[in-house]
Amino acid sequence: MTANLNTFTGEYSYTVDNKGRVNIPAKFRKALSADNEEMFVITKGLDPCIWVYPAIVWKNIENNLKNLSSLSAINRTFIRNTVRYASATSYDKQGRIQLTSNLIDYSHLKKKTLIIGMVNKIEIWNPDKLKEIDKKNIKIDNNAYDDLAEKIII
Amino acid sequence: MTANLNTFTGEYSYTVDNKGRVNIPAKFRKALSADNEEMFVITKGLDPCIWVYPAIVWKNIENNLKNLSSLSAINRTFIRNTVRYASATSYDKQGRIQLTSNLIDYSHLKKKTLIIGMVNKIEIWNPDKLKEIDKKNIKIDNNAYDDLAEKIII
DNA sequence: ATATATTGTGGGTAGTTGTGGGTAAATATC
DNA sequence: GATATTTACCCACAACTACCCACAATATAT
Repeated sequence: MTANLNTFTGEYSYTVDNKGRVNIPAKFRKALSADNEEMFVITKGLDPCIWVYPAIVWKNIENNLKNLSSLSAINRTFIRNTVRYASATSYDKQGRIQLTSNLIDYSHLKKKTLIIGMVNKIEIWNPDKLKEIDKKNIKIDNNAYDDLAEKIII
Repeated sequence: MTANLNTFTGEYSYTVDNKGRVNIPAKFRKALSADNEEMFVITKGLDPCIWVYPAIVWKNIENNLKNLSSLSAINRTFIRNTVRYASATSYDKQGRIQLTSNLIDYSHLKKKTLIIGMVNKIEIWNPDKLKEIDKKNIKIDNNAYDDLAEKIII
């Protein structure tokens, strides 16, 4: 059960099998709207993890990118790093998607994975890697964080 | 009976059964507006307890999160930490919701629970844990209360 | 005071889900 | 062109979950 279509929350533990397949949590599959046609786009995350977008959400991003000027360095970097590694896959009868070895390497995936709903996308992590990042993030600017919290959570 | 829709007050004792289910007090169920479709979103509280939001309150939070760009590392961390432990559940025919083992561990829930109305959300506590926290909080600065008094009239 | 409905708690069962592996088609290699 | 290697699709099965019913206790109505 999910609150919104194409919206993902929660954390799930799964395994990558030796063929490089991971399960998409059943809850996430159910959250997909019909026009996704069971398709996802996987790509490099900005953190060391894999980002998984529902097909229509990704289309939307592509359209936005088309309208962005390439004069901006950030735009160019985002396009280069993110779009470059994007590939579309639909999940098999068991609900798994096939990852590419590129992305598995990039996110240091071994056997165990943590799959995290990130509202409009999904992240696939090596649990140990995420712990590392979490530790670092404890030291992030608390003021910025509190500002966000005040705006978003009432 | 409650004064407002989607507003919760009062304290109730229930048990978590061995399948990890807890009853939502009948009064709270009745306080839910129809557009929630009998759904709640459970997530980690800032105290060691479980927070339970009516679905439409949570939807609002989700929509705010959707507007945060993932190009910012702080945004990513904030989104991750906010939704990571959140999952939507509707209550069953008996009025119970299914908790996740993550949240049960986090809030140290055993068998007995205290369910507390917190105006726009609900808290689920291990009664012993709450006592501990209450003891600590007795010592909070009275000045803090005075600050609040300027914002809220009781 | 008695009957009726609601509520809280427990458990059973059928269907779903996660994980592994197998087989055949497609692609690449020699 | 024959053989090896990868990829896509299929099946199997254990574990789990959602859904259902039962029933005692409490509350509400008559």
